Amino acid sequence: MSVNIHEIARRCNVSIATVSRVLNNKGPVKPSTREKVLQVAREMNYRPNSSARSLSTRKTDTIGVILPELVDEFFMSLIHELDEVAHKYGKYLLISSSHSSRNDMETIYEFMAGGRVDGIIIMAPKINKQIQNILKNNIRPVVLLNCDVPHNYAVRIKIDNYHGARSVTKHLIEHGYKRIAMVKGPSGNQDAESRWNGFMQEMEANGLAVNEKLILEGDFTLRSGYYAFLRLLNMDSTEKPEAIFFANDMMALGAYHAAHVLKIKFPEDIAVVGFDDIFTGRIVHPGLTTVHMPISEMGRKSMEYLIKLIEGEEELIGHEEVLSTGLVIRESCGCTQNWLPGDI
Amino acid sequence: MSVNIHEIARRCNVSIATVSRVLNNKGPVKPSTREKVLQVAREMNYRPNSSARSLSTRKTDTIGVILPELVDEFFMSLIHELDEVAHKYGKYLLISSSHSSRNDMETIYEFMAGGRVDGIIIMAPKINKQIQNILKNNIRPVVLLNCDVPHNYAVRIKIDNYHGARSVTKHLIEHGYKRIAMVKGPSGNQDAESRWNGFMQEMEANGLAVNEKLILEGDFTLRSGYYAFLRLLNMDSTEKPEAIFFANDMMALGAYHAAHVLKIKFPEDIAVVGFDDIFTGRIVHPGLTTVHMPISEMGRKSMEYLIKLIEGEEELIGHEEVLSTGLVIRESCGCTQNWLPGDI
DNA sequence: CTGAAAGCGCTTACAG
DNA sequence: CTGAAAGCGCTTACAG
Repeated sequence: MSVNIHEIARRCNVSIATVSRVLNNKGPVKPSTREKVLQVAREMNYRPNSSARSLSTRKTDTIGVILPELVDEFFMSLIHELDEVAHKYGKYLLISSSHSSRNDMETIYEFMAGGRVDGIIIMAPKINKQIQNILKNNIRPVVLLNCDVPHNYAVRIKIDNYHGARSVTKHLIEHGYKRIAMVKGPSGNQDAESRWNGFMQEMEANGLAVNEKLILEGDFTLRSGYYAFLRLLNMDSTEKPEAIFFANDMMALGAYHAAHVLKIKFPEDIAVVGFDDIFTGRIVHPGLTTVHMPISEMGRKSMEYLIKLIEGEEELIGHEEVLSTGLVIRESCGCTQNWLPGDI
Repeated sequence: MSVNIHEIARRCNVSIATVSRVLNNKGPVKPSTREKVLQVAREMNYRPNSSARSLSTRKTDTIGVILPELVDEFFMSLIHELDEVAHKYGKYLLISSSHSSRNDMETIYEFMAGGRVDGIIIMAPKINKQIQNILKNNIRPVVLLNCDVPHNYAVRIKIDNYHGARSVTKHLIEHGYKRIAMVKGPSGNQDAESRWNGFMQEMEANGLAVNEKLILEGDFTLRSGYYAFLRLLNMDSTEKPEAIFFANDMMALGAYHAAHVLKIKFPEDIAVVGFDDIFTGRIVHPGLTTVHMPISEMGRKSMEYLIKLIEGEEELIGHEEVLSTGLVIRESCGCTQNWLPGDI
């Protein structure tokens, strides 16, 4: 249908080889014929067919992105950043999330073995043996996000949940709270485990005992935070926590919801902190003290590393990088308001 | 590098034509050779090369998605839904947002003329003549989202901002408010204009005069809502509005921010409503009354239409569909709490 | 500086 | 039911 290289060649009275050479700026071409070809191509709105080119060069200029889900600010920010960087390097993004029906493996295989992409960025809850085999046996490079698998075949980027959790726990301790509760994330979840470890070790490092009753498990949802909060509030006053560390902001927001119903005030009645630094935590009152996730940085670095790998920097393979988190102090922890009107 | 059809053919002692036939379930093949081929293909983990296949069939099984930006719940929900439906039909998603450096036209052209996709879903603030020409002159089908251009070459799906605005305005009027202010979105913006029209017409239909001073223009950001709110509050009591309709939730949330600083209570001191139904509006206290955008529906329908177009249902071309919005009543308008503890 | 030709990995009439 | 061959639109040694 659309114009191809033969048509250009015909109109310019040259061979397709010559046309290809000028279009790709490769090999010597007489300036005058170069001009001619360029002009005709422009006039005809010529665009090389990407399939044909890929078939021949084995390059697609496409990056595969596989994410566990496509909900939340988290993934939107990540995609946003991936898109920015990809665009900067002239790459396109083939995005997919894990689905119940078509599992990750299928998608990964289609992307990799089907030759749809030049490389792949994966964030998957579980990278099983089968997937690892696919990744290992494919020449196309891989960047793994927040994954906890052997990775001598891939670049791996992680977020430092552990130290983030320690720092926010430390912050609570510095406020003088001693009975600190934690609402954990779901067991088995990578992020949840690290945050939990960080909390425990910081408590221990400060000689604070952790009352087992003050450790609840949630599932990262608003709802589970809401109920965990209710349970904690119902303890008798000798045990009731002075502060609660929710393993993510969403659960902390569940507590906000309950607090409104019960007329409980943060931080006067009880202090709460979260983890993730989602937008809503900035807006609620009082502002939610939390830990910032370096999502943009994760997006940027993963894309940059992948592109370098694609360009052949093999010495990067096996590289691991841990991105640090940052404490975001607002008011729910007991600090006084640290923003001015207008500072929004 | 990876195994190809020749290798399969060689091992099965058949021609590549036969292999191709069984792989595509096309043409007659003796059951026993079919079995053999299938087995060998499985053993070798064979996967057809997508570029080669596309080059030959002119199909990519890929859908191009071009969005104005990749931030906000709005786009995340949209992408989420597109991904769901695409996956259901075995399609892949090539996603790009508008960029300053590479404009939409470039991307669209690369997707369409470069043969990277079978069809395209576009949501772009401005579809200029040049882009329209590209779309019109390409055989590949197009679905336009919330666009206001002639579209006899594309399916177009819009959201009914106008009636959404009327219904939320009506709701305020039914509460007995007479001096109702509106903080508009940026002029020139499609959604902003429709919402503004809806507001004006509903006011008029109820015989309510609109004081020009009560009409402010924002730019859909938190910040602009914050300042608009401050300005409205500073009016003298004879003019000061009893209720404010913010053209989107984000601006309404700016008002929440200011309200906390100034110790102003919604809806006791002043009622506020928004538009969009973003997550944060559910969490803040009091809950923000707003208008729900049928984003998932938009995503689902646009993908389904596009796939039908790709499959050749030409009679759909030119079809336009307007999706209705829905009033979401919470408490910021003056209604009493309509959710129970635990109902989150 | 340029062109003829092979090849990338597939699909698909066509002939048998 | 099967295979040889052409073709999809490019790139790239190779020869001139």
